[in-house]
Amino acid sequence: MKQGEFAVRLIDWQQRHGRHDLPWQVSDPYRVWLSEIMLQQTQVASVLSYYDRFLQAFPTLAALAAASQAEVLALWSGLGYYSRARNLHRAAQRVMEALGGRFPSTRAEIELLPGVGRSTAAAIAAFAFDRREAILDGNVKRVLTRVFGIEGFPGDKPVENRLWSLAESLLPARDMAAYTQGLMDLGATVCLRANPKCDECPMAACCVARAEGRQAELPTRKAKKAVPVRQVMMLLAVWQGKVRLERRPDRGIWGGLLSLPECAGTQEAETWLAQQGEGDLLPSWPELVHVFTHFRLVITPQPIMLSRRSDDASQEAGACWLPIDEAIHAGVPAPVGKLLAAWPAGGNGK
DNA sequence: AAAGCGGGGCC
DNA sequence: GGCCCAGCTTT
Repeated sequence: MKQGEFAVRLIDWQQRHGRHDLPWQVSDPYRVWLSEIMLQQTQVASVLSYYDRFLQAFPTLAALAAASQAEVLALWSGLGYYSRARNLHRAAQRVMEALGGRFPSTRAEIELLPGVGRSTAAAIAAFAFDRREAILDGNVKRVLTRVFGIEGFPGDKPVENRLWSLAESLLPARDMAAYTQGLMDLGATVCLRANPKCDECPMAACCVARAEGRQAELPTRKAKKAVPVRQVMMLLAVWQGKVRLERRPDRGIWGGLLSLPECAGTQEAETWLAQQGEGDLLPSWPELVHVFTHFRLVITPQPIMLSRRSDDASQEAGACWLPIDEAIHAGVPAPVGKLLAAWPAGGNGK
């Protein structure tokens, strides 16, 4: 696609098919700013009624600055992400006090306000001050990665930097409001995350993702981070054919189930044995890996043969000693059942 | 239930 | 300056 063609098509499309009745499509920076903050992580449909009510209560930046935080939060109630409201209020007071009530007009200055990052500042600068500044929110990232076939997770620094450069290189010489609104409209109404309406898209003819049928693969999703690994030693302590089980706490994994005693390693196992009585640690068994949705548990099974059990060892709350074949069926977690079944005499060779 | 989201906060 | 989080929604 030729340089400049993207903007020409987008502006033309915005004027024909974009949204034109949104109440914040004005040049008052206070109203633009308020809308951009409300629209962070919140969809247009939800924002509309809040926006009107908020402006009725605080028609100007001065009115907002003069309000109490409680009044501001009351009007934000239901929109969520309340730090946005607190930052908005603080920013209004700062503009009144430090800038004499004049809203800053460059992206760099706007960006200094609390709650305003680079993309939000650029949107305000473009809409309210007609500045040539590029926005790059989630919608725009989706549009750009698809149209230009940009690979890699857009949250990764190198990819994000490339997207910022691209976004800046696409800016038109004028019509910044229509252009910026066009990017937002396209992402929100046509270039949808799932089932994009490519037949309505002004970029369909030049869209890399469309040409390659890869709309579903772009933007590249965040790489699933490696599942965290937890290590635990499980004690298979056997005395007179009975194995030691303990009731797990109600909360957390395997809540309320009977399971084997756990410890961090051999040292602790020695200590545990000394408390329980006398006996020997046998060579530990091979590790057993159990996979949960949110982590991987690596179990080191540590068999212990008790030759003597101290008197108080059976009295502990939640602890019991069960014949191994009973223990297997006592409602233990799956990997524990597996371990018990592997005990040489376990299940009596069945 | 899993991913996505802009900015803030922490290192 | 880079990485992760808090808080909430959408898929």
